[in-house]
Formats: sequence, structure tokens, C-alpha cells
Amino acid sequence: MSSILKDLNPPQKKSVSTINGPLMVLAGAGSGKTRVLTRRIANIVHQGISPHRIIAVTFTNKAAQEMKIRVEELIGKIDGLWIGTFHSIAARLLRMYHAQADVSRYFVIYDADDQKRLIKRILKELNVQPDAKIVRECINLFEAYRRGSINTLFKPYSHYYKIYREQLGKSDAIDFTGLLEYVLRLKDVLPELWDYVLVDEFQDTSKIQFDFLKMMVSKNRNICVVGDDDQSIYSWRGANPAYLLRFKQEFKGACTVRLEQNYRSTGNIIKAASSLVANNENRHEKTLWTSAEKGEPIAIASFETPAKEAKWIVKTIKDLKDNFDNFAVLYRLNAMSRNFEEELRRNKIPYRLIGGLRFYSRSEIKDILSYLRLALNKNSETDLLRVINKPRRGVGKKSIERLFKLARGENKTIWETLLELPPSIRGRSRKGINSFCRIIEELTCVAKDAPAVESIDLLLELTNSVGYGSLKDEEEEDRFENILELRRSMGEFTQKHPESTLHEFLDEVSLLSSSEEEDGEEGVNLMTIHAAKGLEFDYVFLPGWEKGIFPLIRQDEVDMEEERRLAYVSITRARKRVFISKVGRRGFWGAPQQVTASPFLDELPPECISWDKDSFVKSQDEEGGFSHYADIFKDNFEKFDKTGPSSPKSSVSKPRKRKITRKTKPSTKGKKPPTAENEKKIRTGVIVSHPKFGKGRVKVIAGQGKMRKAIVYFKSCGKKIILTSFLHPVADK
DNA sequence: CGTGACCAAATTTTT
DNA sequence: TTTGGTCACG
Repeated sequence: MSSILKDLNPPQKKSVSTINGPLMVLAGAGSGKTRVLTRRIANIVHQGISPHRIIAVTFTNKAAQEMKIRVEELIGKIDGLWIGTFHSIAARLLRMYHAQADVSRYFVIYDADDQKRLIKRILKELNVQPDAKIVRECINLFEAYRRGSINTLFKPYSHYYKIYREQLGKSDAIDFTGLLEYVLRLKDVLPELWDYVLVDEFQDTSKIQFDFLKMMVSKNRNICVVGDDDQSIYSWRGANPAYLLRFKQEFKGACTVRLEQNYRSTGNIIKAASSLVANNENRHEKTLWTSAEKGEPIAIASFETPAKEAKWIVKTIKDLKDNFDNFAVLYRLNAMSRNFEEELRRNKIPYRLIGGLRFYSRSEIKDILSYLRLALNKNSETDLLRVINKPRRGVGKKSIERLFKLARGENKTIWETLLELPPSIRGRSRKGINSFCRIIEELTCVAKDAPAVESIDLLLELTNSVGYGSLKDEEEEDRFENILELRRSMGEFTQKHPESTLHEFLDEVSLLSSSEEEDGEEGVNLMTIHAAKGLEFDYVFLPGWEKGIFPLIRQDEVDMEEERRLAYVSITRARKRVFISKVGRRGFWGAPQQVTASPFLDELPPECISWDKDSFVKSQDEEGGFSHYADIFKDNFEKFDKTGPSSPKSSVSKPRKRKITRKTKPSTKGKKPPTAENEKKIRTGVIVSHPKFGKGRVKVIAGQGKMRKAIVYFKSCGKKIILTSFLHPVADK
């Protein structure tokens, strides 16, 4: 017990020790809310409650993971405690209680990308040009409608929506919002499952999520929510800081605790952030304070171009001479990352790009996942359409159209139609379809209950790596490496959850966000402000404080208060220092536009900031200098492209589209049991020989046992993928 | 039916 | 700067 309450201030202590009844903890930035939550869980367990009766809801899967670890540090290994996001908890419950919720046991989760695809297809079928604007509008309206932000769906959209839901139903598919909708059907089950409920980041809870919570605790009201209305930055997703207020109405007699002492940042940082956010009308008054020193003022700098801004940031990072992981660059838009990546690379500084394109949304990965999902659920039309002709097997647009008509006419699913092909479908198309069905059926046998890896191995074999195995060019090679990476993570998943099958793996990856994939490498952190929520760094750089960018204006609209909260969140990520910058011209795709300083700059108290005069002057002087430099850079760039990696100036590395290629981990940690001695010898970089192709060098290795494969560059015929059992090591040199 | 060339559009933020 | 969609040809 002593360790559970150790080093806590009075309000923190109160939050940890009051375990019965509703409790709301208003926790300012850096006031130790994660600490409170973990201690609280530990305390409940310590009081003799079974961990099975406790559930903690976090905002991301990563936060869940971390919380679990921290609880275990306090009281040792625990089993049965549920920790997860709303969505992952809902998905898990729906799998367990699919009958009660009246959903298919084999439902598949459609992510944002699948959702978009489906809507596009529906529009096309209705002869509506599915341009991006309409698709966006559909998604926005559907979601707003479902979350209750709007009461009616108008003219064509109501129709689209109806069809959308029908299609999902027919496909046994559930989209993200659907997970929450359906889990509310478990009104008999839910109240019985847990006695203690904890919720992190409560300010970002949407109405439907709140309903979910209310159902969970309807029996004994032991609920503790932790949040900060000033950090509500997801209103576009239905979050509403008003629920913090609502909490007290909903749970009469709720106890409220305020955590206002900040343990993270210096005085200047706290003061600047607080006075900025104080400009919001709509907030609970609160006073965040710290006993820490004032520290350095917040530096503000101005530049002509984003390239110079990036140069300055990188230079400052170098001058500060600290561990690179202690730095973060937080921008408003993912699209802003590029300059920083380039500049860091040029200076050979390691960095981690967090967010951006999800590994699991890469098209080659989604192709594989579609196959695997189909193996478990053949009704999923989005998946079926995605891969029926991948790799090319002669099933083109015309055939697909015909299939659709057929299925529609006889009111059958596409899959049923495929199985009983009418004679009107002939030739290569017929052949292609048949072989496709065979693949899926074969896959199904394995997918049902074997560990996930076995399914992907079979799939790669049956499809010759879904057409990505031919390694025609660098890009294809990248794709194949990504597939091998997927295979690796499946293996890891099975190791972690030995009893699991493909289903569990697929659920997990559909609900993983881009910012929580394993990153491995350490270095300067690059991410959006949203992705930085809940994190902290010694030094924080905040570029792009310009009108239009931050606060961001889209379609002539700004939500000033939310943008200001975002600014508040961004500043309070810092422990020691904050550097804010702006530029004079910025543009993402077309010609750069003139931009002016963000109004937020004026809202920072003068005594907390210092304008970096140098940056203003320098930006004038260097004008010509930099563009000259840019030209040189461009030359090298082109040269590099032609001459290949051996080019001496290759500090300008990886110019290619391989943007966020996920780096293969340095070495697979816990080495698998060596199945053959062959396996030991055939490794990356080793020279091997093959009976048919002769000698070559191993580039990539994947798999184990008899499925172990290698990408080999052969002298005679270039790149090939070969089972390692066909290879023999050759003494190097 | 597959391929390659050309043109248009796109950039919030994420479960 | 990239991606995707369409069109014409083989």
C-alpha cells in the first residue's frame, strides 16, 4: 500500500484512494494523470478485487500497453485486467458475444479506407461520379448523423446511406462507428462484466462512447474519468468537452478532484500555455501551476521559407547537443514533415517519423489482408473486389460488371455467383475466377484455426506472393519486403498470443493507429500535434505558426477554440524548452503563398518569450544563398538517381517514393529454433548458389522451416525469390 | 483483357 | 509530388 500512495500530492492521493462511486478527475497537462490511473488500478487490485472485474479505457492502444506495464511494475504481473481503446474493447466484446449482439461470428472490420472504397463503389453503381469531394461529404455526413450531430440526412445522402448500411450488412462487415453501435446491443451482458471502470482522456469521448460507458457501469457506478477540457482536440470526431460537464449531471453525487500542479514543464512554458488557452470562452477556469523554475523563455523565430525554418530547427537541435530522442518537431499537418525529414537526413541525424501513412494501409499489405479476411468471411465484397484480379488472372472490368449484374439479379452474394458460374462467362475470365475460388477455399481450411502465419505462408505460395514476388523493380522489391515484414509481425503476434488465430490478428491490425506501430529506431521525433497527445519531450519545436495553417482554415472555416487548445497541447508537451517558428511563404503542392503570422503568437505573454532577431535578419541575407544551395542539391539529386547508390554524394540518401518504408528490425530478437543448419548459413549478405540460376547474393530473408524464403540477386538473371532449401551457401570470396 | 500514357486532384487532425 | 482514374491501343 505504501508504494501505491508514495510521492503523491493530496488531490492525487484522493483520486487513487477513492475507489467507490463516480469520480471525475480534472487533470491539467502534466499533472500526473497517468500516474493517478495506474496507481488507482493498483490500489483496487490491492483491495482484493479481482483484476477481471476492472476495465480501463485508453485513447490509443499504445497508451493501453504502457499503462499495463506500469501497473505491473507496481504490483507485479496481473491477468484478466481489460485495457484498451473503446474500439478494440467493442470489437473484442462483439467477437465474444456475437450471438447476443446479432452480428456474424466472422464479421470483418472495415477501416476508413475500406469505408471509402465501399462508398465509391456504391456511388459508381448509382451512376454518380464518385469524385473525392462527394465521397468526403458522404463520410462526414454519415458519421455526423450516426453520432447525432445532425438529425436528418438529406436528399441523395440518405439514400446513399441506406445502401451503405445494406452493403455492410451483406458483407458481414462492421465499420469503426458500427463497432460502437453494435456493442450497445449488449445491454444484458455489459453491466455484469466489470465492477470498476476507468477512463483516460475523457474529454475526447463522443456521445456513443459515453453511452457505452454508462451501460458498463449501470449497476454500481464505480467509474473514474480523467480528463482536461483544455486538451480536447478531437471534436471533428464527435468528441465534446461538454461531456465533462455532463458527467456530473449523469452521475449525481460524483466526486470531483482537480490536479493543478504541473510536474513537467518550466514556469515560462506553463505560463505561456495557460495564458494562451485562457483566451477560450468555453472552458473550465483553472490554474495550472508549477514549483519549477521559470526556465528559458519561449523562442520565436521567423523565416522566408519552410526550408530555412527546417534548417534553423536542425541547427538548433545540433547546437543543444542532447540525445536526439529528447527532441520533437510537432506540426499541424502531416504534409509538413517533408522539409524536416530532408534536413535531418542531410545532417545525418536519426529521426522517427510517427504517423503518416499507416503500414497496414499500404496497398500491398491491404491486398494480403483482403485475401486473409476473405478466407474467413467470403461475404466481404470490398475485399473480394480488391483481390479477385490480383495478381492479374484475366478477370477484368467487364467480367466483374457482369458478375455484379448476375448476383444482383438472383439476389445472391458475389461469392455464391462465383461458385456457380453461368456459361455466359467464358475463356480466361472463367479460368481466372475458378483459380481464384480455389485459392480462397484452400486458404479457408488453414485460416480458421491455425496460427496466423500459416495462412500468409499458404497465401504467398498459392499466389506467388500476390504478384509482388517478381521483383521487377525497386518499388516491387520494397513492396515485397513490406509483405515479409507483415509476415514477421504475424509471427510475433502468434508468439505473444500462442492460442490466437488469424481472426485476432486481423482485428488488432484494423484498429491500430498509424502512430502506434513499432518504430525501433530512436531519434528526433516528427509527428502531428494530435499524435503527440499524451507524450512529453525536453525540447519541442513548433513550426508553421501562420494564419491559415495554425489555426488551420479549411473551406473558409476555423474552429478557433479547438485550434487554440491544440496550441495549448503542443506547448505543454515540452519539459524544458519550446521553439516556435513561422515563415513568410508556404505552399504544399502548387506555388507557395504569402502567409502572415499566427494570431496565437500575440496571445503569448511578452515576458515569457524572446524573439529570435537573428532569424529575421538572416532570412534576408541568405535569400540568394539558399536557392543556390537548393540548385546544387537538385543536381546531385538527379545524378544520384541515375548512377545509383554507389554515388559518392549519397548523403542525400533515399530520395525515392519509399517515404516511410518501415525499417526491418536490425535483428530478430529471440531467434527462432533453428530448423535446419541450412538456415543458419543462409543469411543476408551471404553468397549462395542455386542449381539453375548459379551464384548470387542474399538480399532479404523471411520465414522459417520449409517456408523460409530468400530474395537473391543472381549474377545470371537478377533478383529471384527462392525457397532457401534450394540454396547452398558458397564460401565468401 | 492488359498496358502504358496522360491528366486531374489532392492535403486536416485518427479510432 | 504523388496517386488515381480514364482512354486508346495491342
